[in-house]
Amino acid sequence: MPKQVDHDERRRLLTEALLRIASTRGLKAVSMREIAAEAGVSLRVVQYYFTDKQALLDSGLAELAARLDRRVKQRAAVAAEGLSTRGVFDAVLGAILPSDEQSRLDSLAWTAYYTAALTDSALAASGVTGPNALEDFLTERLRAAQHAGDIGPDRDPRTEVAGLLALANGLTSSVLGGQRSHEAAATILNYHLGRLFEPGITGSSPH
Amino acid sequence: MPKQVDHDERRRLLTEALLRIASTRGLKAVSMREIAAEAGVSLRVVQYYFTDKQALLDSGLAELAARLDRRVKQRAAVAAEGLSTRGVFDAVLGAILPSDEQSRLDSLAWTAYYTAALTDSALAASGVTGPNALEDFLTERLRAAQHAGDIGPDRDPRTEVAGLLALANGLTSSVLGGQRSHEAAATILNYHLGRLFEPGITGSSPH
DNA sequence: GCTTTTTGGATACAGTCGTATCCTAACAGG
DNA sequence: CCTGTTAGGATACGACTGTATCCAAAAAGC
Repeated sequence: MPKQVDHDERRRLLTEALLRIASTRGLKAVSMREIAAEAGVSLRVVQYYFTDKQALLDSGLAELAARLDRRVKQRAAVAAEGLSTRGVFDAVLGAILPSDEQSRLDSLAWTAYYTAALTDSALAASGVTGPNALEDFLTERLRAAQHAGDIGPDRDPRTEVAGLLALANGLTSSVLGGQRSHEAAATILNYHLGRLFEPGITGSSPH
Repeated sequence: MPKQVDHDERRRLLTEALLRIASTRGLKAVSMREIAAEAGVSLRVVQYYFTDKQALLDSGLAELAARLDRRVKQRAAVAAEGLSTRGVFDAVLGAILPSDEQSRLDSLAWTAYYTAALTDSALAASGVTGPNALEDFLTERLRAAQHAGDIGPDRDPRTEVAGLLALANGLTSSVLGGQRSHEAAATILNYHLGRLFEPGITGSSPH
């Protein structure tokens, strides 16, 4: 075989170029030629390593999903296994909000993909809008916490988790839109987590 | 003057055709020719009543904002002025969630616009991502309710409202994505509203 | 009835898009 | 050294984009 080229490496390079464009100029700005220019290669190279534009978009989505998953797991693993349920929720939900520039860019790209999938069946088939595995995981964790008495018995774990995830997504959207800073969003999120995990404070507290 | 044509009526027709395309096939499917076809007129007519494509998009956004505003106000006015604060929150936040087919289509179009504005400066200038007047209104209402003792003194009205609006937006997103039905979303929303307005239930309730 | 202005049909233009094709360097195996 | 495969440069095709232009019906004012 001549030339020895690492195909996976090449594809990774092109995929990252795609995500850079998608997150800064939107999915509508993503074209084969733009990707080539961003990656510093010729159009033919992009065609050579990806059969389709759709294959390219799929690759971008897969990379994005991998990044977000990595971020959540990394955050959740910062403190060891002995993490409290509150700690897990802090970490996981906190990882959803865009904090640094990179996670902001990734969230932008993710939003672009999600929105595109709402009206594009080809993207929708890629599972962007699929069920959230995180929701099940957090619900189980919260149920356990409820048995342990860490949260009130009148709470509904599934509803609480669904609400918290929707809240995190809504906050993310507002951060991306510039209506709120990351810090403001984190404050709101922590406020609600605090209410969930410290039900004693609620209502008529003796003073 | 010849022919007597109502320009505003014509523009409304074209704007609605635009929104129909945007909500079903996405903003990327919106082209001058597609709008013409959807409205049943020729390309020239579209050009005649709108100088630009940008003007067309601006008009679509304005119409969309007007519709959502109308929906919120209509819902809020269903019960008369004697509405409780809880009733106002139910109505206003409930109006955000896509309930029937039309509001679902409008939410889709709105999401498309919002996402486009995140990476398109021309759209961003149209104020899609501007500050939310609803937030201030609801915050004031909630503050008053707090003074009246309808919600706990330990609640922070601004944070609560910000959280509720973010929650409604996040829930809307999940409904559009098909992860949740409208009813499920409404249930989650009401659950949280119930917690806010009935703090007595929280924690150790006597039984 | 003629003119003038509005309304819109038909067509063209310069770009950009995804994709396909042709062809040539570059290098491994014989 | 020669051959055959791989990696990529150059170019082209047809479709579609927003915009511009040209011109013809239609009707109001004179």
